[in-house]
Amino acid sequence: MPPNDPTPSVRDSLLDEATRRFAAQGFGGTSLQVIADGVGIRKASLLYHFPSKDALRDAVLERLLARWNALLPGLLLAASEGGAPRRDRFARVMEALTSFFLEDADRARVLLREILDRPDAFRALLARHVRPWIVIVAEQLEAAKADGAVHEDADPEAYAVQVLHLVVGGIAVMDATSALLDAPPERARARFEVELMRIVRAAIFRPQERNTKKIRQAGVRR
Amino acid sequence: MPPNDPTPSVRDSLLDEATRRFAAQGFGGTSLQVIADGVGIRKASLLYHFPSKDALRDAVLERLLARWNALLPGLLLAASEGGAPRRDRFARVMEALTSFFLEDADRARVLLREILDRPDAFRALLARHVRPWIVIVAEQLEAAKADGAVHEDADPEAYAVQVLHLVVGGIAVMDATSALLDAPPERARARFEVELMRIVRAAIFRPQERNTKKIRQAGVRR
DNA sequence: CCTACCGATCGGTAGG
DNA sequence: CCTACCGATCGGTAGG
Repeated sequence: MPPNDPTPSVRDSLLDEATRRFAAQGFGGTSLQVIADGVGIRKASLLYHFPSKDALRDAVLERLLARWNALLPGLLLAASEGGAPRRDRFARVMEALTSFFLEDADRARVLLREILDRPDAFRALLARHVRPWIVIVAEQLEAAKADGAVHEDADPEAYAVQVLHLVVGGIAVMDATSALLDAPPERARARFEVELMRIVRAAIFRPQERNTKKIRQAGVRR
Repeated sequence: MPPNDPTPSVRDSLLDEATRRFAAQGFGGTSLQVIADGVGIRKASLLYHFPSKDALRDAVLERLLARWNALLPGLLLAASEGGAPRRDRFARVMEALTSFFLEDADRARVLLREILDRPDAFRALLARHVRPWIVIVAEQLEAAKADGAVHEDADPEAYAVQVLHLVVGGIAVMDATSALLDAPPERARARFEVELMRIVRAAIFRPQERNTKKIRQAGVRR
């Protein structure tokens, strides 16, 4: 799959359009007709590429998860890089996570809707694609309790799940919730991101001592 | 409206059933037929009580927000109770918030779906029913920075919005995400709740001093 | 709250 | 990838 194919296949266009529509109006609220119209083909032609509406949904999810999985090796490396301080490693994983969904908020919306629409079906998918990450992160945080970097009363596994939801769900509904802030949309969004990272960090790491090095003035600016 | 009417009106039954269906399959994924079937009347009869599907949705949301608003006076009182320590007041507000949605997770699901389905329409609603609360909480937290109870680099307004999402969204998808924890469902749910409260607290309040006047360890902030 | 009915649209098929 | 078409279901109306 060349990432920058100048002439995307009809199949890819259909997946793009379906993703947008499913994200915006949901699976039940989207008809095959509007997806076909959006790509400029007949509905019957859509059903040539995907034998049913369910098959189309599966393909949308499959592609989304494939892109997510493509990110994992790099993430795993960043997370377990022995040299870097724990906080930096953690920040790098968090940044990769957030940027994946900020890059295209429809990814977050499709996943969130899937959880709501088919919680049972999604459980299996979560167990396969997400659980391993929860375990790795939780182990690292649990180990970090020993040298006092992490709050002792934290439940690292539950914490990791909450953070995941905070990022994915937060980005999915960001357009609406950022209106709750007394600031223009652009600024609201920025404050949202900064505060998200602050919460995530403050909730797990204990305050750092200042004497050794005077680095770390908070905030992962990019 | 008597709260414990032994024979609920058809109208109420329709609202109950619609809420359940909208929460589970979404507005677009729910037909008037299944709602009518669920209550044991004809679809045409449903349309006698609610002139259109849109009107039914509006009524579902209206009732939900009315119940939410009924909670507010007590909440406001708990939040501004001058005598109690700030942390206790905060905890009381948080508990009222979470218990409202834990009492019936469909409330959280309907709201979350509404944000996804109609972000623009929901913005106005958020501004009216939720913004005032954000402002009050944010003001209290901002003031609390002065006596060192709250992290100075926190953005109280953005924090309050994130917490709101953490609670509402978290409860909406709890069934699916609790499967990510290595524990039986009941236990997973409990850990979820406990860790949620810990995160919310640790993210905003600075660690409490153990003996009254020992303020050294954090050093001079900023 | 019912029976009876409407046009429009739904997901999907036949056949090329 | 198209034209042509299907039965089923959609939200909604008429009239009682």
